[in-house]
Parts: sequence; C-alpha cells; structure tokens
Amino acid sequence: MESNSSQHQKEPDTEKKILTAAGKVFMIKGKAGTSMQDIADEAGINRTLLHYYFRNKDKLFDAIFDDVLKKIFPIVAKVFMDKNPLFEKIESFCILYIDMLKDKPFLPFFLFQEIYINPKRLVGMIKEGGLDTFVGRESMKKELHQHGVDDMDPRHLIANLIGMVIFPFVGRPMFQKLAFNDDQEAYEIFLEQRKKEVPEFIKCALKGRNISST
Amino acid sequence: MESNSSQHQKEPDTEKKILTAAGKVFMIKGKAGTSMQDIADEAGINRTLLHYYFRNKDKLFDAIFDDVLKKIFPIVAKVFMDKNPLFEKIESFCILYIDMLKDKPFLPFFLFQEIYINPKRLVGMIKEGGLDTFVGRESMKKELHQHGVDDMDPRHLIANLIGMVIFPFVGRPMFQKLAFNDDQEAYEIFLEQRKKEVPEFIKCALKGRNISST
DNA sequence: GTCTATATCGGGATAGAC
DNA sequence: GTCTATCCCGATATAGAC
Repeated sequence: MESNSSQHQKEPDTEKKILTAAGKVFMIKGKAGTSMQDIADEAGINRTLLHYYFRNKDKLFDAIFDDVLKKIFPIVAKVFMDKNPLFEKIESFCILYIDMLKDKPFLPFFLFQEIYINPKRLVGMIKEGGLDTFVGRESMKKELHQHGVDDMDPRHLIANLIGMVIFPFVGRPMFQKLAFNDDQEAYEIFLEQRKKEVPEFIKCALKGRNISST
Repeated sequence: MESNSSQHQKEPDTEKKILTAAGKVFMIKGKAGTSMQDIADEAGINRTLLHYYFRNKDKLFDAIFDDVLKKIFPIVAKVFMDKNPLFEKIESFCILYIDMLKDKPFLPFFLFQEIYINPKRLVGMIKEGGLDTFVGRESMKKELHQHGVDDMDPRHLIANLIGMVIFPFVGRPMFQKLAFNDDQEAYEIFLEQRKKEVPEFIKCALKGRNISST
C-alpha cells in the first residue's frame, strides 16, 4: 500500500524536476551565474533537496553537462561518420541540429563556454565518445572530389556548416533585434527556413566553386 | 620635478593595467565567474585598487563592455552601411573581423552571453550606436539582385557570413582538438586562410545559385 | 524525502593608516 | 594612490527535526 504517501505530494519525480530546472538555468546564466536557489525556484522545490539528490553544485552541473554531451555528440558525429552522400548528410545535419537548438537554444553556448573555462573536460569527453582522432576527413575529401572540388580543405566546409547553423541561436537576441525588429514570430520562421537555406547555400557554393575552376 | 614619485613604482598607468586585465578575465570567465581578486591578480595589483578606480564590479564591467562595443560595432555596421560593391564589403568584413578576433577571441562570446543574460543592454546600445532600425536591408536586396540572386533574404546571407566567421573562434578549443589534433600552429594558419575562404565560399554560393535559377 | 536552522566561507565593499 | 583591517552579505553545505 502506498496510500500513506498521498500527503507527500508524491511528485512524479523530484530528481527529474531538478534536472530539468538545472538544465534550463545553467544554460542561460552559466555555471557561475547560477545559484542553487535559482534552480530550486525554477523547480519549485526546497533548496536543500538539490543537495539531497546531487550532493553539491559541481556534481549537479556535471550531471547536466554529461547529459548535454550525450545529446549533441551523435548529431555532430553524423556529419563525419555517415555513409550517405555528402549533401544528404548536410541536409539531415541541419534539420536535426536546428530542431534540437529550437528546443535548447543555449546549448552550443553552454558547451563552448564551459570548455573554454575548463578545457580538461574535453579530453575525457572525447575518449568517452570514442572520437579519438578525427576520422572521416579523408573520406570527406574524396566526396568533395567527386563533386569536382579539389581545392578545399573539408575542415573549412565543416566550420562553415556549423557556423551557419549555430549563429542564429547564439546571437539570437542581438540578431533578432537588429534584423527583425524583435519580431519573435518572424524569427521563428527564419529559423525554420534555414533548414533549407543552409544546405542550399552550401550546395551552390560547391557547385559555383566547381564551375569556376574548370 | 617628479623625482619624488620614483618610489611609487610610477606604474605606466594602473588604470590601464586594470582595464587590460579585466578585459581578459571577464571575457574568459564571464562576469559572474570572475572575482575582483582574479582581476587584481591578473593585473598584479592590490584588490582594493579596483574599487578605488572603478568603485565597484558592475562599473568596471560596464567600462569593459562599452569598450568592446565601441570596437565591434563599426565593423559590423560596415557590412550594411558601406557603399562599396557587395563582395568587397564582404571581403573587408572578413579581414577586419578575423583580425580583431585573433586579438580578442572571446569577444563574440562575451557579447552574446551578456546580452542573453541582460537583454536590456541591447536597447541602450542600439540607440547610442544610432542603428535604430535595420537600414541597408533594401539596398542589400538590390545588390543581390544585381548578382542575379532574387530568391534570397539578405538576412540569411548575413547570418551565414557572421556564423562562418565567428565559429572557429567561439568553438575553438573543441574544433581545434577534434579537427586539428590540437595543433595550435595549424589552427592559426586555418584562421588566416578563412579570410579568403569565407568570401570565396559566399561568392561561389551566390554564383552557383544564380546559375541554377537560369 | 522534505523541511528548518545553522555553520562556514568567499567575495564585494568601505574606512582609515601610510 | 596604495595598502591593511574590517564589515557585511549571499551562497554553499550540513545537521537534525519531522
């Protein structure tokens, strides 16, 4: 019988509520800028419960950070590991990544910031993720060659791709204000458009480059 | 005579040292993550001097932030305001921006973060900068038209441009590790290459798009 | 598991001597 | 202008009652 637990709120899962709240607040305010109280407020619970479940702030942050990595790595890896044709990979990357960022816009931000401050994390991260060296670069070069592009380091292509996808999210407040007069709705549409716009841009760039060199 | 000041270290300018140190530390650790002691250590001075010169942490941060804005705005504005041909604007933007970021790699980071946390700043910022509404968009559309591109919102072009330029800096630790096996030197070269690579990529993209639609 | 009360510490800020 | 000493508060963290 668990009828006696009815008074205890029987919250669907306090731990889960904490993780959700912490993820949200940490992402926006950063680790240092976030207090345990902030998280407790966001979760609607007592502050000391955070310690009960996660011992201390560091541990809680780590839990969030690991979680974030688990979500983002498979997506990034897709571009390098997949066996699909180049443009298909790029397209699916854009869709996946943009959808994820719509859900968690601060994610790249959060990631990059923490790694800047604490680069050690990167080492363990990579070993766990099994991305020890950068596989797939040679194969990408080959793919570019098949499209008639021989004079481009694939890493430039990767940087271009990721940069184009990420920017509207990390720079959102500024860009939305300056370029969209703070029209939220228009910006949402813009973000959605980029799922097609970015792959198209890349496709044209590679095609244009190809033609120019013949 | 100022011979009597010889004991006093006669520092070339304490205030300047503070600004330099604060700029560095704030950018890397963020406002919340930086303590006054951190800055004092970086500057090699006593902590209370920071208060003597800037009263409190907020004021010191504001001084840094304003300074950053003054540097970055003219560069960004250049893309929209200039009367040069489109590709020249893009090229000079890339060179200016990349050179600046080589000097202050955390700058976009720092900017975006602060604006995310404190969007109010944006308002005052824009009014000071005189960028009230987004001028230059129509003229950009015209320019694109001259290049045979009619089906592209110039804002996508802007987002692409800025994203491509910024990413290698904000994502540096991760990207350098994953794509360059942490080879610092190779990465510097890569960054330098992007001054040509990005404009070239854009040029080809627009050309490719143009041809495809004819 | 959840709460209240409390210990402890670090960081911001000021006063005042030099 | 620069330093030491000190105040104060906010935030982490723990102990212990329920």
